[in-house]
Amino acid sequence: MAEKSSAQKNETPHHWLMKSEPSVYGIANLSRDRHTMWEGVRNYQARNFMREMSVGDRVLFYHSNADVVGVVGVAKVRMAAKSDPTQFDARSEYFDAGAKKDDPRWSAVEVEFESKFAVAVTLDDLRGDHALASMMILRKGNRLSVTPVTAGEFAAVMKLARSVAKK
DNA sequence: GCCAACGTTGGC
DNA sequence: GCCAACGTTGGC
Repeated sequence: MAEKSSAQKNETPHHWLMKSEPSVYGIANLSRDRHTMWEGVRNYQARNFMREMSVGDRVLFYHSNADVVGVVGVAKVRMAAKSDPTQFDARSEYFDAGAKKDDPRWSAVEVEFESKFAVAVTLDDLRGDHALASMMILRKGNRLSVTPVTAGEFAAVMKLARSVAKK
């Protein structure tokens, strides 16, 4: 019998944060497409986090290199990590000549749109919340595009989203 | 556009 | 295995 995934083992779902540049693929794109393959991650730590994702895990969608930098909505993991096809596509900017078909180097998950915040939770908002003091994205020098978020951090960001919407 | 803080590469 | 050089990320 195949090994059960963590979701099937009834573990508490995990939470994540994924960065994207809105000029490349933003929350508006995901809202329109409804779901997308998260291709092109070429960092081993970020890849390993994606491999830990289970279907149903919720994801904070973060805009980097943007006019408004911060969390702009929520996505959900629709399909667990599988081989990222772009690593074998010579025409793709993500092509990796060193990747082997029988042992893919890079993975991708599929995410689906859940919601777009009425008002973005900005980086300043995040920094101003003590509940987020140890959030990975706020650590100096952190550049990972995929990071785990604790359940408490996730809830704190959702609370911030409600409070900034009321201002 | 600047630049600090990374991660990766490759010579040794 | 070390580490300088290089490329990239991402806030500002």
